[in-house]
Amino acid sequence: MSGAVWHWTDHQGLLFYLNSKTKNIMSKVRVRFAPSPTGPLHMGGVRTALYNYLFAKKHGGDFLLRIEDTDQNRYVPGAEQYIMESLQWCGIHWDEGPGTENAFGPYRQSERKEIYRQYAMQLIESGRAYYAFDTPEELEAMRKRIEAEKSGNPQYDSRSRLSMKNSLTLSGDDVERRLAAGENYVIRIKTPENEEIVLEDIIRGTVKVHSSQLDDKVLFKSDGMPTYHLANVVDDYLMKISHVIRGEEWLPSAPLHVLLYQSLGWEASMPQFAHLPLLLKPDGNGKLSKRDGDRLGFPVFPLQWKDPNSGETSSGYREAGYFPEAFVNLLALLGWNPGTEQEIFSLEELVASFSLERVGKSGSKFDPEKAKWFNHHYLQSQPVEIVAEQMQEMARQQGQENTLEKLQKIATLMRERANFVYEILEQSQFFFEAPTHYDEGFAKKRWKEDTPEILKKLADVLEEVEPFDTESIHQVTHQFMEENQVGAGKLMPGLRLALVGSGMGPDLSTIMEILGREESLQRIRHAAENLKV
RNA sequence: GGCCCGUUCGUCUAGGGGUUAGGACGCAAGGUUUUCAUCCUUGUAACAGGGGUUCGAAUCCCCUACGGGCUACCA
Repeated sequence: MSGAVWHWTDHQGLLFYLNSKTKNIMSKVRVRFAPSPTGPLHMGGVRTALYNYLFAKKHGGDFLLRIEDTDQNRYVPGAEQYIMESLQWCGIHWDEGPGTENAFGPYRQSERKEIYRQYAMQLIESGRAYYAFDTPEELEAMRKRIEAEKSGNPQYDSRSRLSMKNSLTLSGDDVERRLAAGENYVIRIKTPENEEIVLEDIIRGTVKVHSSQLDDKVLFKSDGMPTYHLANVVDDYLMKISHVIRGEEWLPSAPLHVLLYQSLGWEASMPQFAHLPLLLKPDGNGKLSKRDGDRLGFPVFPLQWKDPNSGETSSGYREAGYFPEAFVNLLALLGWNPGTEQEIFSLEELVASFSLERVGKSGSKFDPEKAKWFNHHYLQSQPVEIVAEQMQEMARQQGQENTLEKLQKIATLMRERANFVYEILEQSQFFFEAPTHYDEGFAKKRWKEDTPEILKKLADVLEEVEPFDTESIHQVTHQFMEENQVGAGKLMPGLRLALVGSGMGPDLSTIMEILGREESLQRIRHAAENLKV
C-alpha cells in the first residue's frame, strides 16, 4: 500500500486521485484487461480480468478488453474466442472490446498497426529512441562478450549500444542508406544513463529502479509491429486508461513504461499502476502456468481447451462441474480479502466490497479442496429447477431419460451431500435402477435371520398406504414397528439394503415416495426372497 | 549472475507497537440422524532466523535465509 496515494469516490463514481507527482486530476476510471491470444486464459488471467472488472465497476468506470496480438508468430487460432467466452461465462462483461464500435477502437493491436509506427517515429525524432540494425548473431556475440568480460549486464544498454550497429554509432548517411535499401531494423528506446526511475504502485508502494539497470528494449520490431511495451503504453494513453492492473510479472518492466510515458510527453496522464501478486502452483513453487494443464489434478483453465496444434485437451472449471459463481468467488478471495469474515460473495457483492488496497502482496496457492467447498455452497443456493435441468442434461448424455419433476425431488433430497451436480447423479443411481447387488459388509452386520419375514410383512402393509407419500409412509412404518415390536435399528437397515443396496442414503420414506409404490414393493420383496447372508 | 518483489496455522487469510495471534478450508473428536452424507459443537495447527529501536515487536529498522518474478525483434 502506498503512503503517497489516496483516493475516494463521489456518487457519480468518478475517481479523484492525488499522488506525489500529479495534482488533483479528475478522471473517469477506465481499466483494461489485455490478454495475448497465444492460447487459453488460465485462472490467474481470469483473476486479473476479474480484479480489473471489479475495480472499474466499483468506481462506476469502464472495463475494456484489448487483444494484444502483436506477436504474429505466437498467434493461436481460437484463443481469442476462448478468452471472450471464458470472461462471459464468469459474468465479466466488457464495456469496450473487439466487436464494440467506439472512438477508442479498434481493440485488437494487430488492427492498430499504423498507429504505433507514428509514435515510434516521434521517439526517434525527439532523440528518445534509435534505429538498430544488429543481426541476431551480433546480439548473441555481444551478450557472450560481456559475459566473458564480466564487464556488466549482458544486455543492449547505455554501455553496450556504443559498440553496436545503430543510428547512434553509424553516420547519418549510412543509416539513410540502410533504411532506403530496406535493411531490417528495429527501434530501441534510448535509456537514460543515470536516472532514478520512481513509480508508485498502489499495491507495493514506491518502487525505485536505476536507469543503468534497464536495457534499450526493442519498441518496434523488424516485422513492422510494436512490442508489448510500446503498444501497451500507446494504447493505454489513447484509450484513456486510468489504472493499469496487471500481474506482478510486469513489475520489472514498469519503469520502462514510465520512461515511455515521459519520453512521449504523456507523464501528466500516466495511469496508476497496481501489480497483482501471482497465482502459484499448489505443489512446489513457481507461478501457475498454462503448461500445468491437468497435471495437478484440477483444471487450470476456466473452460475446456483443445489445443489446435497438438490436439491435446485440457479440462476446464465449467466442464468439471463448477458454477461460474463459485469460480469467481474463489478467485476473488485468492489475493484479496474484504477485511471482514465474509467469504461468500456474489459478483455484485464483490463489486461493492472490492478495493485494490486490500489486495495482498504475496502470491497465493490455489486450494482445490476449498474450491469444492465453494461449489458445494453454490450448489445448495442454486434454484432447484436449475439443478434438475442440469441433471436431466447429464443423465441424457448417459442415455437416461428422466422427468424434471422426479429430478427436482431427487435434487432437493440429495444435493446437500454433493459438491457437484454430477455427484448428485452418481449418488442417486439407486433411484434409476434397482440394486443388482447388496453391500456385503453392511448386509453381514444388519441383515438378520428374521429380516426377510419382517420386510415381507411391511410390504403387505405398504401395499395399502394411501396416498403413497413420505408422510403416510413414515407414519405407517412407525406404526408397523410399534405393533410388531420391532425397533428402527432392526427394521430400517434391512429396508435400506433392500431399497438402496447399501447402507447409505437419505430418509427411506422419501426414497419410497420417489420410487413409487410398485417399484418400492418390488425391491423389498426381491431382497426378502433373494438376499441371504 | 544482475535487478525487482515477497515471507502469519498444511492452504487462503485477519491483525500494521500492548490480542488467550482471529476466521475459513482441510483434518480429528463429540452431538444430531434408522445408515452414509449434510448440519452443529469442540479441538488441531502459524508470526522464517538473527540483530537492533522500544517499558513493550507478528507489527518499525537492518542483516541473513528462503521463495518468486524479470533479465527475447514473447506477452
